[in-house]
Amino acid sequence: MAGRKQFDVDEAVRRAMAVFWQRGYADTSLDLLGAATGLGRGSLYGTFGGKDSLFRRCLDRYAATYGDRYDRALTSHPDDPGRAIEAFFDVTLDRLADRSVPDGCLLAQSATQSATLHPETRSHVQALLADQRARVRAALTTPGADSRALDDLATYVVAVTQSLAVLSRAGTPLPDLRAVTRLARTTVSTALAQANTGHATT
Amino acid sequence: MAGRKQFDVDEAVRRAMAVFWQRGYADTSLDLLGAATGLGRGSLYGTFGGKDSLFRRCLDRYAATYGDRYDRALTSHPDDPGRAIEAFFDVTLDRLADRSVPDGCLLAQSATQSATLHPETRSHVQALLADQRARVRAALTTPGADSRALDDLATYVVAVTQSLAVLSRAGTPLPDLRAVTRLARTTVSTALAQANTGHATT
DNA sequence: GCATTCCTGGACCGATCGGTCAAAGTAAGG
DNA sequence: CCTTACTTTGACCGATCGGTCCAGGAATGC
Repeated sequence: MAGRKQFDVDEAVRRAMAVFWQRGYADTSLDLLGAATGLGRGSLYGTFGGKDSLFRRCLDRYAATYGDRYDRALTSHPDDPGRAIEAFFDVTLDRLADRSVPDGCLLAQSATQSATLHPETRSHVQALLADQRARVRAALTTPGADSRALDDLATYVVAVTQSLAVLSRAGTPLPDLRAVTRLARTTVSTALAQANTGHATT
Repeated sequence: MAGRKQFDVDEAVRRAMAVFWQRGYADTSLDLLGAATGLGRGSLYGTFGGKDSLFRRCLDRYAATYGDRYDRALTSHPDDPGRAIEAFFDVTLDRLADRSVPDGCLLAQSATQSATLHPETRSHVQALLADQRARVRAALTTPGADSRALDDLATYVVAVTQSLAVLSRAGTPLPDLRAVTRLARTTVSTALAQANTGHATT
């Protein structure tokens, strides 16, 4: 039962992430994490160094997994920010529809609970959300458009994304969430058009 | 030190609500509630009947307090849904700017944590959010407008509201949140115009 | 094949959790 | 003024929390 590592670390992180995602940091005990990963406390502590450290690793794993998907979506239409944002929203909708992962969003979950997280972890969550906003902002960038308007628009897109996770957790059916993204898409398109014509020159 | 009740129950609920609001259900201990209200465990338990029961009472208090403000905002412009929604968003922005109450939103906080709440409490949270949506929906109602479009629009407005709380908790500065509501307002106005002209007759 | 290294499982730690209860004491009713 | 009814305080309960530690055992390096 020992010698060299007997389990797949990546798989353990993935399972631990699902528990944190489902229950939040405070409501996830080491016993629960042990049951989910099949690991004893010794292995958990030896490999990850404690609950908080494991949690941050799960945050990174989450950000990497879905960050990649968001990136692919945003870059799928390099010359059409409107379509890029549509694909961006679809990534979130697909995840919310995916029964194999918990409902909601680990980052939204963590952000609302950030008041009780360790300061270091709280900063981490904020940084990951800032990354997401930066990604969207980059995809919106179009030469000649008003920079400030695009900043606001990126915040708006991230806001709508977060709202989907909250509403999904509150029992809002997926079609209703899809309707929200449809409305948000028209906002983005309209604002993009305004940002291009309203200010600066081409 | 005894005889008849020595404290203001309403004030106690208000203080307990602030703690739940700030920390969430799981991270709020009875000791913390006792310190915030100045009450011993016996008084807390005797008056409110336990943590869960007190929490639900705080939820109701929260919904009543801000529900009233939302109502006033929505009815302040009975003939102009666009302005009504603007006032609606302002209620949330004002609350997020209010340093005398915790950041975020108790309902958003509870919704994201609903997976670990008692089923009864979870339903309660969902019902309160449904109430909010119904309020918005009623304010949007205009004769002749497409009903389905207004339903979706109401969901959208509630979604944006929830997103403000999440982003605020994540450290997004208030001006950025204000920009989000500006964008959302244009969406509402545009959609309202479409709902009125695109379908049905006046 | 032996010594070393390191992982594993589970017992154990003090702290804290939500909840209970009885003793103490005050205010109202007669 | 005395009985009754009620609140309050704080000790106490078993359960569970995150974290520590050690004995046991398997795999590697020589």
